[in-house]
Amino acid sequence: MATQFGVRIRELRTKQNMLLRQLASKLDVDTSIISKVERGDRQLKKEQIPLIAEILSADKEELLMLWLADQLYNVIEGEPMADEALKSVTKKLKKEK
Amino acid sequence: MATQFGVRIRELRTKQNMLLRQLASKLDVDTSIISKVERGDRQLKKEQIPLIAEILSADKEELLMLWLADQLYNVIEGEPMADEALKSVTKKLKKEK
DNA sequence: CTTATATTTGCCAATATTTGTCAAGACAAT
DNA sequence: ATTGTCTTGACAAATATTGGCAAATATAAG
Repeated sequence: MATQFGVRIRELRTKQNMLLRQLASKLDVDTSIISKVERGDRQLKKEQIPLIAEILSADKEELLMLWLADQLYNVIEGEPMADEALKSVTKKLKKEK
Repeated sequence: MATQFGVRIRELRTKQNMLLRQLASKLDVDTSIISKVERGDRQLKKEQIPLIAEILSADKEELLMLWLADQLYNVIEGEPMADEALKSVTKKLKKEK
C-alpha cells in the first residue's frame, strides 16, 4: 500500500508532539482514520489536504504531491506493466505543456 | 479524459471491420459502453481487458499498459504537482525491484 | 502487576462512485 | 422516409470509499 503521504504526516505530527487524537479532532474525523492514513491503510480525501497542511504547518503543495504519488502508486502496485505505463503518461504529460 | 486505450481499441476494431455492436456483444455489455470507452468517456473494468484483447487478437500486455496509463492520467489530470508526483513514483518503483 | 493513555484493528452503516441498460437522438447511405 | 451505426443522457444496480464505533493491542508510569 501507498504510504509516502502517511509517513510524512506521522513525521510532522510526532515532531510537534501532537497526538493522533488531537490531529483527528482538528481535522474533525475519528482518531482511527488518522491512524490508518499514517500507516497507509487509508487515503485521505483530497479536500482534507489543505486543512491538514495548515494544522501541521506544512507545505500544502508538498503534501498534495505525496498524496498524488500515493494515488498513482495504488494504480500500478503489483502491475507488471507499471513501468511502461508510467513512462507513457510522463511522455504524454510533456507533450501537453 | 484519458483515451490512449480507447483510441487503440477503436483502431483495432475498425481495422477488422468490426462493429461496435459486435464487439459489445462478445464482451457482453451494451453497445454504448464500448462507444464511451473508445471516446474516453468510460474506463473498462480491468477484468475485461484480457477478454477484449482476445476478441481483437491484440496483445494483452499492450492493452493493459494503455489501460494503466489512462488510470494514471486520470489521477494527475489537471494537477499542478503531476510531474513531481510521477517522478516520485517512478523513483519509488525503481527502488522496489 | 495494575492503571492510564495512545494507537491499531475489524466491522458496520452511510455515502459516493462506477458500471451497465435503456431510450432517444445524430448522422450517413440508400 | 427507412435502415443501420454510433453517440449521449438519464436511471438503477452493483461496488467501493468513507467515517464512526468498540474491542484489541501497545506503551508508559506508578
